[in-house]
Amino acid sequence: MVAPHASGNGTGNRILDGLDPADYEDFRPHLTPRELVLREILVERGGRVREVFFPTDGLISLVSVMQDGASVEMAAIGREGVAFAPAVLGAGRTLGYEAVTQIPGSSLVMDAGDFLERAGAPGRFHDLVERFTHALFVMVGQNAACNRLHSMTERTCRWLLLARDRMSSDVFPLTHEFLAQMLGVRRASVSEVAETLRGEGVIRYQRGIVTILDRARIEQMACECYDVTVTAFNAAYD
Amino acid sequence: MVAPHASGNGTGNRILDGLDPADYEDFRPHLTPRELVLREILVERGGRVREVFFPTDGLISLVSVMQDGASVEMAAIGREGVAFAPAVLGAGRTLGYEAVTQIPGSSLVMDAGDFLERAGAPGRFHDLVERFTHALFVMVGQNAACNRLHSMTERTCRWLLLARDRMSSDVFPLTHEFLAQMLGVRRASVSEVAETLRGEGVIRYQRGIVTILDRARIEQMACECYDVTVTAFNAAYD
DNA sequence: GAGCGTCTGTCCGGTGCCGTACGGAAGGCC
DNA sequence: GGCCTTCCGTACGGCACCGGACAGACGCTC
Repeated sequence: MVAPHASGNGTGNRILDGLDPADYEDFRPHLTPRELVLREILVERGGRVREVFFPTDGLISLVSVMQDGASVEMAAIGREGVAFAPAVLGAGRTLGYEAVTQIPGSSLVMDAGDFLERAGAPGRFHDLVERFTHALFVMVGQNAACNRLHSMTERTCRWLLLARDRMSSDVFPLTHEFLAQMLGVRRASVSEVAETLRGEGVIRYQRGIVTILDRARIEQMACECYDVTVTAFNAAYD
Repeated sequence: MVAPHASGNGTGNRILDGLDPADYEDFRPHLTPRELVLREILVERGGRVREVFFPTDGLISLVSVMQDGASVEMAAIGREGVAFAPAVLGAGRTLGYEAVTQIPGSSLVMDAGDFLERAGAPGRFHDLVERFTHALFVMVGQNAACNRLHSMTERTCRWLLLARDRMSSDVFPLTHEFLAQMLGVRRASVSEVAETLRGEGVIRYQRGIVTILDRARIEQMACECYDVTVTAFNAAYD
């Protein structure tokens, strides 16, 4: 489970709240609140990245998309991090993946140039961004292995837990179709697993809305990849 | 295909050769040549990273390892990059993955502290490292999707091409067992696919040594993930 | 050149997920 | 209240890959 984050600067985003209040004053004028609208594509595949997002609620998915439209989630970013940091520091484009709002919420947005200026200079912010980036790297790598080695049920549980950890509620919007695109499987496969989970009483489903009923059981049913990912993010902010 | 790299400082590593000769003078005393010995574990899973590696030949694999010993390759790093950059800039540990020499060769090694000092400061080196890191990120993400969506034959071909691109020869050591661990499949599955490829005359096999015979055909048989990865690395150094 | 460890070829039953498809239910809209 | 879109439950044949196993082949060592 993601440890509760310090409420340092009261933004709700773990990176921004990790800054010294004095330093944060320099950031504030460059941060604009923006709603994360469900299933909005923030940057299309290969698109130029003009802004970075510090979620304070909700989830942003990075999704690898193939030419035939098939897709698989690489990683998801919530209030513990920042979306598009490696892209802005790198080629300035997403290259092979798109970013989409997975769970609606809100975020603070910063111009890519302003971000580059601050993340490129030595200091606390630079360190926080680099630490988060490595955790994200671990998450994507674990995901790669998980996709190869673990069953749909295990991966579904892992996904639900990671989503839940970043939300403020046990209830959030999620269609089978969307989850299928994240897991890289058929919609029908998700329906089958979801039905099993519902039968066991660990989740409830209602037309695009999922409710986590028994978090502990879901942890038992998830693969070890969940723990690895959580550990990575905790290590990033120790 | 990875474009031939500038021979700037004559090291054979694309990042180091991308530095201004004047800047490189500062690096030279901190770089120590080191052989990459076949299947040597450079850093174990979760281990502290004390050095970064700039390969000039050979390949370093980052491998996600599960508790039961099952493993899948996250990414491979050759002379186009540097191994452990995100880890050193981040938590200082690998967290969930190990690094192993996949193809023997040589590299230039730099102390993690010396690297941190130089990569943390604004400048050409910082930019090169960040650009490479993003390409690596794209590679891992593409791998995650590939593992879910594509057949063993496609993935085997992709792997062979990426290995070949970083080698100076069409012939290199590779056992079925090792490739199975990289692809996250059974050794027997690799043998079956390898047999098919041999039958088509595109590779030759001889007790742990593979020879690429028909590169063009292998490209046709590989999935699009190969192209995405190559594009990502080229974009990093444009 | 005999012996041994490593590497490879092959086989067989099993299964998890695929591709496809169809019907029904829930809820928004007018 | 009726319609229409979206979402979900289920079914069925098919196949890629699995787990496990065994034997043969190569090449190094002594």
